Amino acid sequence: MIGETRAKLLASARKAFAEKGFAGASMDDLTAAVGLTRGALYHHFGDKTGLLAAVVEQLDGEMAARAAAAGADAGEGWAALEAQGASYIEAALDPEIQRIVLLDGPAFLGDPSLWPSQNACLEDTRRALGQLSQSGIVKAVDIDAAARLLNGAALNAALWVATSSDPGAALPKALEAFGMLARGFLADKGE
Amino acid sequence: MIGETRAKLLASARKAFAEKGFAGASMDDLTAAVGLTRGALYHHFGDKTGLLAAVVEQLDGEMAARAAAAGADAGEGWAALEAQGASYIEAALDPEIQRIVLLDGPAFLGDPSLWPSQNACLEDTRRALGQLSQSGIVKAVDIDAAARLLNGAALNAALWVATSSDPGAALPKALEAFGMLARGFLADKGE
DNA sequence: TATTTTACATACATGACGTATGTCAATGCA
DNA sequence: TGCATTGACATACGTCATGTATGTAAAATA
Repeated sequence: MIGETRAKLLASARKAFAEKGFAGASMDDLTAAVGLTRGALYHHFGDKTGLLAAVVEQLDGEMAARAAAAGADAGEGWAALEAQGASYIEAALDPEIQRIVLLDGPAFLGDPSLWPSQNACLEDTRRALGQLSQSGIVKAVDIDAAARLLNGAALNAALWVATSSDPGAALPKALEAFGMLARGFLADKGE
Repeated sequence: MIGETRAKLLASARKAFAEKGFAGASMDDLTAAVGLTRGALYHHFGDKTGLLAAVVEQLDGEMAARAAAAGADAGEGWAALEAQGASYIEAALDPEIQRIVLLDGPAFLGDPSLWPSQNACLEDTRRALGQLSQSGIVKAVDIDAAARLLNGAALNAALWVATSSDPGAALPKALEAFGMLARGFLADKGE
């Protein structure tokens, strides 16, 4: 199958980056783990950051798909936006996502809004907010800014939960606080 | 004066980390820039991440001091919290802060809440929120979670402003959006 | 069939980090 | 005063990781 080598490298890199971090992962090791050498890696991804970008894009896509599904389950309007945020928080509890997308990604690829993958999660939040704004459900506010802040809050919620001593207890608290914050954008109080 | 070498290394590292990032900065280069060698660096800071931790602590302290001053200027209560957040956003526009504290810090030192410096900014937000909660100005919510989300939103606001094509125009939008979000914690709508 | 491109492997050059060791001055102590 | 110890660095070395240059076999193409 075409792309098999690429897929193997991607999977191995994903694992290595998650376990040792981007800086700590050796290209020799992660290629050898799937029976290849760095030659294959440079051929397919150009350099080490190119590999990171590909891994990030994959993870980002998975997160966005999950969030979209959660949003659809929640129906229309405001509930969908909150469900999407909650899904984002829960996804970010995955150590792979955390280390690769939330920590190493911004440090080595720069600000997420500038990623080639465009950060699908951010884009979805922006879209959802834009629709709610047009229907007057959320106040007049710069949509780009609002989406960015919401996502930032969600990301930090996840990091907080993950590093807390009792993540199981922390998660509902984080979700509650996130909901309150988000409702700051509501045009009228929807309690 | 005692600590002069340490101060020189700290200043040089701060500059090098800001310009080339933590991973890209060479210890040989940044020590040579102030007429020293890596020997001095290892003697004072243990290893490269120890140096980063020291630089982060310095920057974090400066941010916290600025935010505290801004909060004091704004008086008491809710206004002080918003002023503190705004000050945090503006400070984070500094490329040094952005690269070292917001991007490389979390990637190489781990989650900010676990830093030895304790992240003074986060601690101040927590304290301010705690007082507002006791006086009934903010709703009942987990204070740790709320502080974390607020700070995360502020951080992302700053990153968004910094990477926007027109930061001058973006800053007021970010501040407005941040204010709305924060007011989600208000017990009654304070418009 | 000849040629070009793809898909890797291999070898090499460069540079970075950490550690082990050496030096010299300051300080404590007898 | 003389000696031992510690602090504050510099120097040399080993290891390892990245990137590049080169080689090669298979596949596609003409």
